[in-house]
Amino acid sequence: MTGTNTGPHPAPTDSSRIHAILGMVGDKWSLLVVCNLRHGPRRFTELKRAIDGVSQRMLTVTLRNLERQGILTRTIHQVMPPHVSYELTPMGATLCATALPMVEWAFENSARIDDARTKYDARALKTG
Amino acid sequence: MTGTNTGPHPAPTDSSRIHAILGMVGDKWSLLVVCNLRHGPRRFTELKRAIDGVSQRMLTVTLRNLERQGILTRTIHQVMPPHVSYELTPMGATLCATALPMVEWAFENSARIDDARTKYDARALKTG
DNA sequence: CAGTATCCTAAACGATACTG
DNA sequence: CAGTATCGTTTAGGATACTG
Repeated sequence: MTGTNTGPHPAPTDSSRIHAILGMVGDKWSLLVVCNLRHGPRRFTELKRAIDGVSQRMLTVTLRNLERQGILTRTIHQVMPPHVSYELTPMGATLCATALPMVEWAFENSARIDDARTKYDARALKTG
Repeated sequence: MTGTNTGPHPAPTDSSRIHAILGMVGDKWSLLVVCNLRHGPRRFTELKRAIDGVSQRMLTVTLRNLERQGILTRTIHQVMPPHVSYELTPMGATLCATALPMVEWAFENSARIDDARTKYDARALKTG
């Protein structure tokens, strides 16, 4: 993983670095945005519609953040009516490739997780 | 992705569901914990040492949460001195398999991201 | 060793209103 | 259309002290 750490587990310093990066690009809205750009550029309103539940503010914040980290580009088209499109950079495309399996995992396992949580809570009630 | 959605993008309802699941198991500490259990069971203090920067409280909270979602099991060993070990469930192992590439991506791209951020901020200063 | 409990601050987030 | 600005609430999370 590190290129220098040959042991079975990451060295301590790796964790803080990884943690920082995951904090920048690995939050839930960011992964959903990145996955929604996998087929090419999309406009603000398209993303807003596609990512159900995201507020206008959070979508703006997330897009600015991803642009800042070099994950996507923002292009203003001076046509009538004017509009803005977002597109993955090459680095963003590689993130998309690794993020998609995670998103698919989340979808495929949602029922199993709901189930586990219900059981855990029921057991916690009895135990106290 | 959904099994029923054949379009190029996920249906609106998928997003909220995926968002919820990612919020439960996809946060940064959770992914690091899961990855640190990939070679088998580990004890609380081992994880604390391995995941540099995590507070005792956050590690406890994260572990309880992952146990609740059925990602890992918690086992109390009544030996002297007594200790507790954590181990991935089969579902946890599949999460680990999809999370590892993301964590590796984060590590491999940290320099590139730092770079992009620096450039963005420099440009933002000039533009205002 | 492996936690729990409490306090407290900073960040995330939603709602709403306004704009080029 | 694609935002920005402001406000108020909720949540995350660190520090610290204590425990079976």
